[in-house]
Amino acid sequence: MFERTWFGRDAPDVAIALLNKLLVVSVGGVACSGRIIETEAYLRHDPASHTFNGETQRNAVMFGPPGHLYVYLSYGIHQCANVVTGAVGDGQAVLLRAIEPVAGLETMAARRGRINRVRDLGPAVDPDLANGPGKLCQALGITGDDNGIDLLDASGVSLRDDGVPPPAVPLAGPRVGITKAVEVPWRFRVPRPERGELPSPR
DNA sequence: CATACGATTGACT
DNA sequence: GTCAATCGTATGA
Repeated sequence: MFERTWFGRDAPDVAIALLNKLLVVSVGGVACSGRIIETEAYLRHDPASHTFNGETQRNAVMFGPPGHLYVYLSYGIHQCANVVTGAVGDGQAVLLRAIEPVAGLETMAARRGRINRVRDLGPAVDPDLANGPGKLCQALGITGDDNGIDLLDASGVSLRDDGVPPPAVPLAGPRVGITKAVEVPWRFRVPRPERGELPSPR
């Protein structure tokens, strides 16, 4: 469904192309999935990127072949998942920032410690289940052990295209939580008009 | 060896 | 709105 070359483009292109794709994680025969609705692009000579100062042990996966998963520990607490893009040696990736849960909602709620919330509201409408890079990894069960895995293998974490195209005009804006290159508009979202998000960049 | 700093989140005022 | 938690990584002595 996805080929290696699909990930070989520059991170901002892949970041947009990944919108509305399904992220599927199978662990122990249980599959959880969600639709990717928010991403961020990080390039090699990008002051906000982990690869800005060259290759290290931590960011080595980002310099490897595209289509692999780069997972890092954020603030000593949270895991964040990225898709490696570009050519070997480029040092680029797309941070997966938010998904809309699709399958395995009970499992995700349990991992997030939000079972009570789900019991009260129903599993489909907990807004805080996976609306952030750390929450997404916790909900799907992605950990540092998944760092470097190939998304094209049938190895736990994979992507699926169920026919929903990326938005014609994604919502673009500054990336979140960074202190350098704060004005670069490489954060992309699926617009949700019902929430007042109009499909136009700032 | 020492230390400063996060591509975040959740709890609290 | 503010702020602490928590630890791997990078950097410099």
